[in-house]
Amino acid sequence: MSVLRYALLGLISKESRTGYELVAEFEHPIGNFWNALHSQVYPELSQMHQDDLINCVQVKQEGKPDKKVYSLTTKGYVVLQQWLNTFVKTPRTMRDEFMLKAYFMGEVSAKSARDQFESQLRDHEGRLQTLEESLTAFIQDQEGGPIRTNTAEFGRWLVVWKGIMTERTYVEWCRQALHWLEVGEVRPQMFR
Amino acid sequence: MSVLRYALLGLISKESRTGYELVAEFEHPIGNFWNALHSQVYPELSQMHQDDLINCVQVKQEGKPDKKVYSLTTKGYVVLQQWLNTFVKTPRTMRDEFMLKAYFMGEVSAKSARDQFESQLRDHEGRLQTLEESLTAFIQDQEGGPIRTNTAEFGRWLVVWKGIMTERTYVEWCRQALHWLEVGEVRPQMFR
DNA sequence: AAACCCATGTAACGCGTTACATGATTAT
DNA sequence: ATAATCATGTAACGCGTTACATGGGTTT
Repeated sequence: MSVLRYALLGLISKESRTGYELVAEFEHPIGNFWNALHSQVYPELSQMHQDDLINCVQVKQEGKPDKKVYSLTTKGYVVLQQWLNTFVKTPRTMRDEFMLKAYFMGEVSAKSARDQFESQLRDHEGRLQTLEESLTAFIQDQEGGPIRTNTAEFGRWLVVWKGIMTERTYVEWCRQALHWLEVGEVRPQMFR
Repeated sequence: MSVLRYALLGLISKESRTGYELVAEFEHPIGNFWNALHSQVYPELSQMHQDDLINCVQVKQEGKPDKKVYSLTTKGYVVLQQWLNTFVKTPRTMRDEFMLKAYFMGEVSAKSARDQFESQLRDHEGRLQTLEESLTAFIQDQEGGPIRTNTAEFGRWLVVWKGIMTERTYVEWCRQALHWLEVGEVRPQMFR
């Protein structure tokens, strides 16, 4: 079973959804850590229906195309729970093309390296800001009240917060790199 | 041109290499951010040779199989430089299966959620330790001297240091999650 | 008039993983 | 004996991206 299947089961478990809505969901915070396009989602949903993981109800609409609303079957719920309770092995590699380029930064001019890091820094500062706004909006939705750990809101909190921490780290690293490029060297004893 | 091609060009640019050595290189720090198996590397090197990006010299050996040593062509060097000087668009999604699971943690029991985070925490603590050891060894290789930013060592420093920062962040996030699971809620005003 | 939203599908292609395949030498 | 190292390849398969395809309704 592919990870996409579990992602879809998880999303449908919160609420019945159409393929279109599921694709849209990947624009939201979870899209920072998993996503899929409609060309992958629609065929996958068909398969999952055939495998009795989800029910399908066709709904006629006026002024809009008809839609297929999917909901979890008992089997789908069991399969989701099974996955949620299985340990994932942390993969050795988190592919990041910029980190690969960084590995070869000794090969380029100092100016070019600076340009690269400045571009990266701007990207990640932008994403950090978006995430922080998203967190602020989320906190306001909760009206300052606590988020209970056995609710769907907790999951959202966890991923947004992780996104923020990750982007802060990226920003900090870019700034350090720019500093090292300015002085032309790293004095490693600083970081022991 | 695939990213793998650039990875191989970059590695070969530092020093002529065989396919076998290139695959082994992905066990080292850069493997945290990019990797490939021999079944992908060997065919790719053949293609790159056909495309005149790399030279190939067959070397006969005794007591060992023959090997093919690849080195950069002028074209290969140009193509590498071109890539190094082009801005990469930061991808929206950094796939992370555990983050996807975290998003659905409201669906499982508190005990199960704790088990999941503890397992994750152990994994990332282990990786952090390995990276810190690798950094210590690296610093000792440099005999405490500074790392100039126009050397190959700078690239290695950058990726190892980024790995450490990333793992520290992951560890910290897991610990916070475990704390929230213990008290049963998040009080979001803490993090504004 | 052009662009965007809703809503669903299929087809082609490339990258990455798993598995198949060989074989001598050296270390445990 | 068993496993690991050196060294290179091919084949099958699945996931994910890009592109092809349709079409009415709404907003700019």
